[in-house]
Amino acid sequence: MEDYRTIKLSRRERQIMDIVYQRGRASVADVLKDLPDPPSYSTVRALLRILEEKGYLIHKKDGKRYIYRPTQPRQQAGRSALKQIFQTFFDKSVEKTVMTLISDADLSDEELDRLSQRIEQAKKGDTSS
Amino acid sequence: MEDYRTIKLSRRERQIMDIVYQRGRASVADVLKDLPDPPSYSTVRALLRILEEKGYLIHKKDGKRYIYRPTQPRQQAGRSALKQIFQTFFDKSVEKTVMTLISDADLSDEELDRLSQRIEQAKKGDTSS
DNA sequence: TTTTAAATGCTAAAATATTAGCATATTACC
DNA sequence: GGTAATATGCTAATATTTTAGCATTTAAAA
Repeated sequence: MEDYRTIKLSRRERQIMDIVYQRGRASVADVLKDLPDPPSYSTVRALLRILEEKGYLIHKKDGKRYIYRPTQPRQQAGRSALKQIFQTFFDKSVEKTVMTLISDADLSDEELDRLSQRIEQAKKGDTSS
Repeated sequence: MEDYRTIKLSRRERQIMDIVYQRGRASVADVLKDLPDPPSYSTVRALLRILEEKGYLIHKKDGKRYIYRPTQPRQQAGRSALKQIFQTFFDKSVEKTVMTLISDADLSDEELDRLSQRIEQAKKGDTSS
């Protein structure tokens, strides 16, 4: 599936998808709470319904309320989104992307160590598994 | 500046900003060439004008044509966009994000080595600079 | 069981985004 | 200079998105 964040969806729809992905699952009230410049409750419901019609979300009932979840797994959606960013802003350079991520995150020495070790383990020649 | 990719901009506007960022600078024809479901030349011009009005782009003349560039530096825009993805899909975990990036990129052992070394160098205690 | 609070179903108005068209200007070429 | 090709300036129609309101249903509480 292609990246919903750049193709197809409108501004509000995209904001809502982001919220649902961030939370994993969300009620109308949850979405409303997280939306910038929040519109009315009705509005959020309408958009959730549209997103479900388009196949991006599904809902199930929990008591009297609807709980929405993405149809596409988070991991997969994240991968597409990340790829898009990496192509648009970082010249498809993993190194540039990673270094930017790190410089913002303010990781401890331990975390950095652990990360570099995991990268080492990704090497093809690695036999330590 | 906040992330233009999630806030404010419409679908087409966002697509266009991505194209301009990817290219660094772009003429109307360049943008048109890269747009999915390309509209007319007029349409692209109108959108570029709007993006300039909103302050996201500037143009200068090159011969008889306009060349558009982003007002916000690419590095900075990329940083915001990346942060957004990282929050939405990867639980704010640098490690998850990096590992996803790496698993898609199919890097050589040399590239992985180089990357893990650069991460080591980011450690606070590092005095090798 | 009745009442009440809070949810959804449905519909339509309002705002915004998207689009194209015609007029005019600019540059390059003969 | 004259002509052709290719830009932009401006404006308005169309499509889509965004929004809210009223009717109805549902579940919990009294």
